[in-house]
Amino acid sequence: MRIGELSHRVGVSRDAIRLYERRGLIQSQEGDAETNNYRIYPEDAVLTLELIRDAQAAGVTLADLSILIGQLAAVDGDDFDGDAFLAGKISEVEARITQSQRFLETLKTTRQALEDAPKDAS
Amino acid sequence: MRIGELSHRVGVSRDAIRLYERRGLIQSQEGDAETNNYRIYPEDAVLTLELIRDAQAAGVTLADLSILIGQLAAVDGDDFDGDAFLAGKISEVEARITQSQRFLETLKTTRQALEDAPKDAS
DNA sequence: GCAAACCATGGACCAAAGTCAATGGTTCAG
DNA sequence: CTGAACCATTGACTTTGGTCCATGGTTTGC
Repeated sequence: MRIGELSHRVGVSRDAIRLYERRGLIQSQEGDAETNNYRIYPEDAVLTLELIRDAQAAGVTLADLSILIGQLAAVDGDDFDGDAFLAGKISEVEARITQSQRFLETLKTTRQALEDAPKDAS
Repeated sequence: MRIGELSHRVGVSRDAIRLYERRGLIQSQEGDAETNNYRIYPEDAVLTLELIRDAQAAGVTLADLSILIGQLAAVDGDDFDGDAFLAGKISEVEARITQSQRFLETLKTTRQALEDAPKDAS
């Protein structure tokens, strides 16, 4: 599919998609005379973009993500000795989730407190 | 306490602390002749900095955080009608945790797959 | 009394992740 | 055949969250 459709389906801007591609996170067939010089993205680019979105929510940078995506793809390919990297990221993401949950509790407690003390309670 | 001790106790750089203060996230007594022109930070700045750390892990910006910290502080003070803001942030953080957990699963699955397929399995 | 270790302020600089604008090519509707 | 709607590439610009540097004032150890 072309970039417009991809962008529309995933809800990611064309510019962001192009950025990810330059950073090696997704691939596309380069356009030739046939396709009007328009790049063609494979169906699974949709999944990759969704993965990127989740990863970013988890605080992973694009640079790290490009390494990780390599590992995801290499799952049954080369022997890849980068398992330490993967383990490291898992720890980081777990830590971030813990912190996020702690913060979430604070927010909820606050909301509760605000509700219990209706406005104008002086 | 002075900024050096605070920085050391929480593990946040002095520069970052000063930045947070300029953004209104923490307060300090301005230094006078008495204190050698050194700012004095209250004990609870430690807690605030830890809160900031968690909030950032949860993907909350400093700008939003300064609003939220206002609410936390106002819990039993003014009537504050910004509850919608708080509710919005709660949703955002929940969404981000969900995404992070999804991504974490992907990472763990990958690790497992790499383990199951020991290197050199061609 | 002088270097080392603190502190303050201000401004320059940086990386990450995008967005925006300029320029130029294609195609389709009316 | 013209404008609207796509597409590509390049480079400038923006926001966030810092760090680094320069300059200058205190105070404590030796």
